[in-house]
Amino acid sequence: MMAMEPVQRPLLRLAEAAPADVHGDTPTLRLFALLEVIASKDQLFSLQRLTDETGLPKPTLHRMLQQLESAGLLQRGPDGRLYGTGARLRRLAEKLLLNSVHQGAQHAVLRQLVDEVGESCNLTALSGSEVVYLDRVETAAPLRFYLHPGSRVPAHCSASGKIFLAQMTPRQRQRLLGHAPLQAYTPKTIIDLGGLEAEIRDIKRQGFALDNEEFLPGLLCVAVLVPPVARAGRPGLSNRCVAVQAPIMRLTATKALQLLPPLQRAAAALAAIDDEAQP
Amino acid sequence: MMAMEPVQRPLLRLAEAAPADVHGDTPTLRLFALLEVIASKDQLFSLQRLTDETGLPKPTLHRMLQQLESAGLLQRGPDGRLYGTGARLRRLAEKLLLNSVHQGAQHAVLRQLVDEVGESCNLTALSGSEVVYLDRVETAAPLRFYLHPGSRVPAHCSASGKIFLAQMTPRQRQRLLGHAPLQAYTPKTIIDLGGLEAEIRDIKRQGFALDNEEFLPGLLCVAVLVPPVARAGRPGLSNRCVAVQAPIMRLTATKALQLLPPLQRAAAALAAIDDEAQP
DNA sequence: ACCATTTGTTCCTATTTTCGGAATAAATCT
DNA sequence: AGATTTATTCCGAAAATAGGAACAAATGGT
Repeated sequence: MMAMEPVQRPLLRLAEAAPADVHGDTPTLRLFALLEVIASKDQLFSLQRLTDETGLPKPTLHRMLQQLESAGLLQRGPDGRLYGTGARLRRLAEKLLLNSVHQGAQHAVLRQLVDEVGESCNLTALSGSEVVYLDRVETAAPLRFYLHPGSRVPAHCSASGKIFLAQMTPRQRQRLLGHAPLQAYTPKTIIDLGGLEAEIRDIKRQGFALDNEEFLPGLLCVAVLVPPVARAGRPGLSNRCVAVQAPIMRLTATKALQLLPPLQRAAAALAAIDDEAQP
Repeated sequence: MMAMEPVQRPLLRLAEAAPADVHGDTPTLRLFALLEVIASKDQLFSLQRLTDETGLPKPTLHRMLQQLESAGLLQRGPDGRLYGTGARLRRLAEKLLLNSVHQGAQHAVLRQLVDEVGESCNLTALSGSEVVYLDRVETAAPLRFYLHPGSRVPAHCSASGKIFLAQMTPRQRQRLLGHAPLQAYTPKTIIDLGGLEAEIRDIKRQGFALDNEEFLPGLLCVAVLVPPVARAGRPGLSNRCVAVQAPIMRLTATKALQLLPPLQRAAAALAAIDDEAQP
């Protein structure tokens, strides 16, 4: 379940012994992490079981559950001891899914792309010097890298990240990357700023970026930009990428190039969705 | 510093002047109230719009949204200004619905329905442009389609999906389906948007939807909506369906119509279950 | 191009909340 | 009944929130 998590937060995260990671940076987020644990249960659960699974102190957990219960988000079973999801929470979940029309359209494009190319695809954005996975659709193939939405990857060693960097001026790149040395995740990671600049020139010329095992051994990735919305004449930078991602066993660099047309089509479709999102 | 008023916080939630009541008794709960406002939106929204709707001070709201965004629960649109729901939140919502089904009396209603009609039945919800099977009870008949809870089916070629679509405005449907071509799973799949609109008109008039081999050859399915809880006069949309499903060998379209009364009874029973948990 | 207006973001500290160890109560087992 | 496990209450220290006010950025109008 929580077995292999390749890299989630390389820096500023203490190694925790907690069985399930329920450690947000703020009480609120911690509470959502708790809800995620709860949501994965298909049976009523006891306070004790949750403390075991999350590693949180019992009084803390007790308070959280009580709070959620008194708000109608959780509900206690007939015996008064076990907890389950409350009607209010389920209703919230329903409304959420029903109304995420816009995001649903994005997801559909991604799904369509996965159907076409047969490999896992994802939608990413740049946040600081890291790339965030906004959404992801997995291939059906049994061998695959599981990287879930919300996880982060350094910009300098991911296809999406490099293509974001390629949009910037050298100054901006310098400011973003110049402070800490580029970390090497694999032997192929580019850790030399000069080398990265050269790579970026290629990317600009080609219009797509490759990550050939620069972040995870055995993982190859191709990314293209979602064209930016033409907002009042200003060109503007794009902050989203679509990317295909697969084990090198199935996807070599040359084969990856053949996936560019569908990728670009998906990118265009995503841009079209963004266009109509203004209320 | 000074002596405080002994009673500061009313025990009961009082009617507030704020346009939408976002006043929990604790920061956490206030945040859920905010999420409920957000969940009812089918478009991206701006900070300003939310402050208008909730009456919360702008810096406060800004902090909340920022927090949710950095956790991947919300995500910002491509222009970097508008917010929408994030993949992590949608995933949480799905897991929640999926796993909280067995807990309640809902499963029992479904089993009862299967006893009455003699065919496999399921409970579904819309997630994006796909229908998710929340729960399912199989018939005892040896010949059957096995579709387990958690599996997904495109909206445009399933009975449940089409009835969800029928609730939306044409604009919403367009947004949801307009960006990727409708995929044909069988010769009977409706892949033409115009044809789908016509079908949807029929569904609206009749109050139920049929899937006659549009997704899997040989599979017929009838679905009705679980009526939404009539919350303060406002009708509101539903995000749950009950459906019967059988091989055409045993269930023809005409025979399927005879199953509508028990289906509708089950739907009403399911609606009643969630009703009994409100103040 | 300019200024007016609206909208988004940052600052900051008084006020609330949370945190969680230790003690206590209730339930369950032997 | 006594032993053990599980749930709940207490409470001071530590952390997070709240939101007015100032500031910055984007947008609109002329």
